Amino acid sequence: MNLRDLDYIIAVAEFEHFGKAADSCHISQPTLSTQISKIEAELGVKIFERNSRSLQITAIGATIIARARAIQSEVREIHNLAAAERDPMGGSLRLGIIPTLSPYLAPLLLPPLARACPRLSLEWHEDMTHSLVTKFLNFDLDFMLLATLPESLDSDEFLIQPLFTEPFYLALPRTHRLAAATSLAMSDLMPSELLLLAEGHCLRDQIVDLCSGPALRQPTANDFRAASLETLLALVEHGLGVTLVPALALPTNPPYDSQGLVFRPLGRDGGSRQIRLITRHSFGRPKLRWELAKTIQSHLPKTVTIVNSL
Amino acid sequence: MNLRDLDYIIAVAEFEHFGKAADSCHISQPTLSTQISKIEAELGVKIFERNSRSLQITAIGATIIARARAIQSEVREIHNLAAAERDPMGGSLRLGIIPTLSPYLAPLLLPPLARACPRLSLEWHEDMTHSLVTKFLNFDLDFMLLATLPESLDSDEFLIQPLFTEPFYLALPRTHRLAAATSLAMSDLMPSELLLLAEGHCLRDQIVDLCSGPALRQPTANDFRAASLETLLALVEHGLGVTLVPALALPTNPPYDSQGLVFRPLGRDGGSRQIRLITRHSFGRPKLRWELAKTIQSHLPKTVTIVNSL
DNA sequence: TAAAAATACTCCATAGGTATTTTAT
DNA sequence: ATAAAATACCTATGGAGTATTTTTA
Repeated sequence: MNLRDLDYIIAVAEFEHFGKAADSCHISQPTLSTQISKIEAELGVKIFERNSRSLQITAIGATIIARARAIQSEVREIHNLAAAERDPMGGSLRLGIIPTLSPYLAPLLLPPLARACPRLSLEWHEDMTHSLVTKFLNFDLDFMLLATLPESLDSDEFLIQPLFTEPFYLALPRTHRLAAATSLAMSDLMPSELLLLAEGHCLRDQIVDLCSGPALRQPTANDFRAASLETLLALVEHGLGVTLVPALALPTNPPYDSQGLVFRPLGRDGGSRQIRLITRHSFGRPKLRWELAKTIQSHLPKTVTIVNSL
Repeated sequence: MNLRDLDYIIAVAEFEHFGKAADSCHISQPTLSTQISKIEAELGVKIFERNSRSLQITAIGATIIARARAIQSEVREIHNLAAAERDPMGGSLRLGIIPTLSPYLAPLLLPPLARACPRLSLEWHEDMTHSLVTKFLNFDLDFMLLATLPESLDSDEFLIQPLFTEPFYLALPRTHRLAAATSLAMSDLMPSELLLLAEGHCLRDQIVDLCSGPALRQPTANDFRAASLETLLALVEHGLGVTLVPALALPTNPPYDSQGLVFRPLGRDGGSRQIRLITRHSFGRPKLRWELAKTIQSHLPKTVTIVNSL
C-alpha cells in the first residue's frame, strides 16, 4: 500500500465512478482500475462492489476509507508541522464558519490575523453547520466556528473552545411602531411580523426555540426564504417585518443604526448564542490554534461577551 | 512522501545510526541516506542532525516521528480490519502484559482464546509496566493488561477497561510459625522476613505501599533481587522469608497449597490490585476487543472478583 | 447497445543497488 | 585514522499511459 493509493480509494468513494475519480486524481481510468484492484488484492477484501452500471462502497470499504481519510489528514499535518517549523505562523489552515457569522467576523478577524500571521494561507469555508461538520469529520477542515454543537461532535477527540457569547438584537425599520421604545421584549412583537432565515441555518433554529412565546410566522408560498442575514435586514429595512440578529450583525459603533434600520437590545433572557472554536486534539500546531482564538477574541466589539479569555 | 519513507525515518530514530537502520529496513545505507535527504528536502526541515560521529533527532523531527508512528499504526489497522473482515476472529493482535500476571493468566487465557479465535495471531509481550507503556504509546502494542495506570495514560484517546480485582495472599513456608493461623494481618509479620520483587515491578510498589505498617526489609548486597514471582516463591518455599502474591499466583484448586508452600488470605483491607485492559479508542476491531476481555473474565478462578462483567 | 470497468501491453520515473568520496572526531 | 554518512552512477520494479476487450443493465 501507498499513500497515493489512499487518494485513489477516497476519490472513488467520493465520485462513485472510476472515470470521474481518475480525472480528479489526474490519472487515467485504467490506471485507477488496476491500482484499486491491487489494493483490494493486497487487503484481500472488496472495497467497492461494482459493475458497468453501478458502484457501491462495501461495509468494510467504508471503514477502510474512514481510516484512509484520517491517515491523509495526519500526513497533511506532518507537512503543516514542517511548514510551521520553517515559519511558525505560516503553513495552511482550513477554517469552516457559519453564514450568520462569516460576513461579520471576516472583516474583524482577517486584517489582524494577516498581521499576526503574514504567511499563513487560510482557506475560508462558509457553510451551514451540518455541511461543515461533515467536512470536518472527513478531515477536510482544521477548525470550525459554530454556534451549535451537533451530537456527532460528542467525542473526546475534539477540542471545543467557547470564544464569546453574542446576544440577539431586534432589528426594526426606523418607522416601526416600536422603534422608539426604550425597552423591548419578545412579547411586544406581532406573531406575523417576525422574519426568519431559510431552514438549515442554526440561527433560525435558535430563534425558533427562543420564540416559543409569540406564534411563529408560518412559512407560506409567498415567504422569502432568506439565505443570508443581510438579505433579511434588507427586507426589514423595507418594512416587511422585523427579525432577530446576533450582536455582530450590528453596525460597529453606537448608536448601532444604519439608514432605515434600528437595533434594540432585548430585555433579560432575550436570547444569545455562544460561538465556539472546534478542532481536533490531534491538530499539531497549538501556537496557531492559540493565535487564531486569541485574535478572534481580541477584535470583537463590546456588544459581545468574551468567554474563557485567553 | 511515501508510507515506506515513514518506516525509514522511524528506523533511523530507533537506531540513531543510518547503517543499522538500513539493515533493519533491508535496504542499503546509501539508499536510506538518499531517501532521508529527499524527505527532509520535501518537508523543508532537518529531521536528524547528523555527522560522521553522532546522530540526534531534532525537535521538529521528534514530532514528525510521533505522527509517522501514528500513521503506520493506522495503516496496520487497515490491514487488520481487512483481515478481520475475511475472518472476524482472525488478524493479528499485540498484547502487552506485566510479568506478575503473565505466567498465571497465559494458561487460563490462551486455550479458550485459541478456541474462540482459532486463526488469531497473538503477539505476547511480557514486560514491566513502564516498558509496555512506552511500546504502547509508540503504537507497537494494541492492548495492555496492567495493574497500575501511569500518568501518561491520562488521555481521552485511551480506553481503560477494569477486568477484575485480585486480592493479595500471604505466601508462607509450610513450616512457618504462622502457617496454621486461621486469620492473618500484615502486622503479624516480622519486618525483616518480607521478600520483594526487584524494583520496577508494579507489584513491588503496591506491596511497599501496603506495608507502610511493618518496616520493610531493606535491600542489601545479599538480597536476591527476584525477577519473578516464581523465583520469590521458591525462596519462600526454602524458608528464606514470606511474600505477598496476587490471587492468580495461587495453585488453581483449594486448599491452594503446593508442596512446601501455604497461602493465606489477609483480613479486610489486606490489599488487592485491579487488572485493567487498555486500548486506544481508535482500535478498529470492537468484536475482538470484546472477545478478549470476555474470554479473560470468563476463565478466572473464584479467588478474584470480576469488575464490569461483560 | 452503450456506458463503464477490466485487461494487455509499453514506457519511464524513481527506489534501490554498488562503488567511491567526503566528513568529523 | 577511522567510522559513518554523502555522492555518483547504474539497474529494475512498479506506476502510469494508450489501445482494446469484457461486462451488464
